[in-house]
Amino acid sequence: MSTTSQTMLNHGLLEDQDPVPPHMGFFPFPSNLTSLPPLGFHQSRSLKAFSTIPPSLASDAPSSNLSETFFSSATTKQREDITSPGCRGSQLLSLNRSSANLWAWGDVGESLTGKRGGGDLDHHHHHLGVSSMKMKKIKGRRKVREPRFCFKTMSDVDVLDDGYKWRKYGQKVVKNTQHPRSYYRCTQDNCRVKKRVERLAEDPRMVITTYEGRHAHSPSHDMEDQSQTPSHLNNFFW
DNA sequence: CGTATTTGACCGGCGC
DNA sequence: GCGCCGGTCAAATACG
Repeated sequence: MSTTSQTMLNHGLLEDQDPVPPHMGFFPFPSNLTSLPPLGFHQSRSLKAFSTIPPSLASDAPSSNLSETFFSSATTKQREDITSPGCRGSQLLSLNRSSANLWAWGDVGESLTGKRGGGDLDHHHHHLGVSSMKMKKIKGRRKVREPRFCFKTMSDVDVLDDGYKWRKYGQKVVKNTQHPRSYYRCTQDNCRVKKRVERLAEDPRMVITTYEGRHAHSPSHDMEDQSQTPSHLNNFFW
């Protein structure tokens, strides 16, 4: 798996000013993929990539050919950009550094709703696939978006085992793609975390997984040694 | 028989 | 205002 690190370096993913040891990523990544970093982390570092593949992914999905994995916080639009032809890993990161990334925190909510007003965010100005219906509204005005987190993985399997239980609630064929997008929701009640899975249009071997929201619980996977999960990491932010 | 998935309907945002 | 589109619902179906 160390090859992943190398791959990302080659893609220029680990540039930037962050003094983070390249061998361990930007923060202690838990053993599950659905976990999302605290917002503060994102805001201060504006995302990026991890040089390690979560153990559960590497071990629990033996059939997946994990040769290339990127992590990011991303908007739907960004993800679409990733999907667009010619967009490679390096561009993925640059997108994450762009202002569009703010959307993940909801800061952009207003400029999104008032599309025209948000000018600077609208470089590419095509629709943002807002997960419309269930966006939370504060005081009936502000729409707050759950933090999103997406990554691209080369894998034979669509749904990567990340330690959580998911129930599929929808599937949609999106325009200009041949592969359907699947929608999943965390089965834990009171947990509203969602994820969606699709394959890259021009490279069906690549899987794009996007998580939305943060789990308010530990992975409910049947891993009997839950002890490996540091409690200070998982129960609040993750 | 309880639970998960499938799949078309439906909904709301957005572009025109 | 209408139609397209992505996201979700939910009844029917499959699955164990």
